Amino acid sequence: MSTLIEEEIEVRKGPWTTEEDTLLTHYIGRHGVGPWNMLAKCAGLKRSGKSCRLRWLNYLNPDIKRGNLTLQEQQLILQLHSLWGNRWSKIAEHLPGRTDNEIKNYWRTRVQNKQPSSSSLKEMSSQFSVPCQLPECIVPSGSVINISEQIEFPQHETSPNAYAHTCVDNNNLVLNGSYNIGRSGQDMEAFRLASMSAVGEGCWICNEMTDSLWQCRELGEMGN
DNA sequence: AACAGCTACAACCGCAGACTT
DNA sequence: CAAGTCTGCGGTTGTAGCTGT
Repeated sequence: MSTLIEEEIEVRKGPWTTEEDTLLTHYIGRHGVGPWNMLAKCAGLKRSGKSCRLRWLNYLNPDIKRGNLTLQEQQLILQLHSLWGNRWSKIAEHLPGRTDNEIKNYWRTRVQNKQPSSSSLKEMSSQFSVPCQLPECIVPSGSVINISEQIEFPQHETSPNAYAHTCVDNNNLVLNGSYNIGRSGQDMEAFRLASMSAVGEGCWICNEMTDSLWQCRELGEMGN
């Protein structure tokens, strides 16, 4: 018999053992996922419900895809991050078999460290007014990811002549010249009109931003 | 071979919102 | 309606393994 305090002390932390993994997997296999705190106790695990949930969702769940992210997945992450920022769980919804933790780790280790911070990107986008054209990148032809069909966002048709380039402003993304997608449709439209009035129709961005746009060209070449 | 630095990933923490009592 | 609990999310940290010197 143990007191509450003793039980709290007994809560294990740190890396999971294979025995713990087995216990959790077998329990969920028999009973399914339920209230995690109760599940942890019933499964005989000296872990918090939170820890069990994380272990299952990020590691033990058989639906999880193993191995490196594919090029398309990487591109999708970049695009979705442009749309939503650090809303990893939302991004993960559009990458079946990938977890928010995995995407978050990918972003922090392989994308964020190789580019200026998003805030500096924002600063750059507001500071530089001399435009140059953004090379077509991020979504190579033939690997179009039709985000606009998957995600509910305010949509604004652009003129038929809009370029099929992709560019980033300080919170938003223009995809394929067909839709303006962003957290704020009005903001996006304002940005688009402002940029178009300044430099003509299309998407434009400064050299420095081009260089820093997540090595998107390199990313594109990886798939070739 | 030994060490340092780097990278990738698993796991924890704190917080906020939803839900229950 | 308030308090307590649970759940999920995003940020952060710890560490094992890899690579370069």
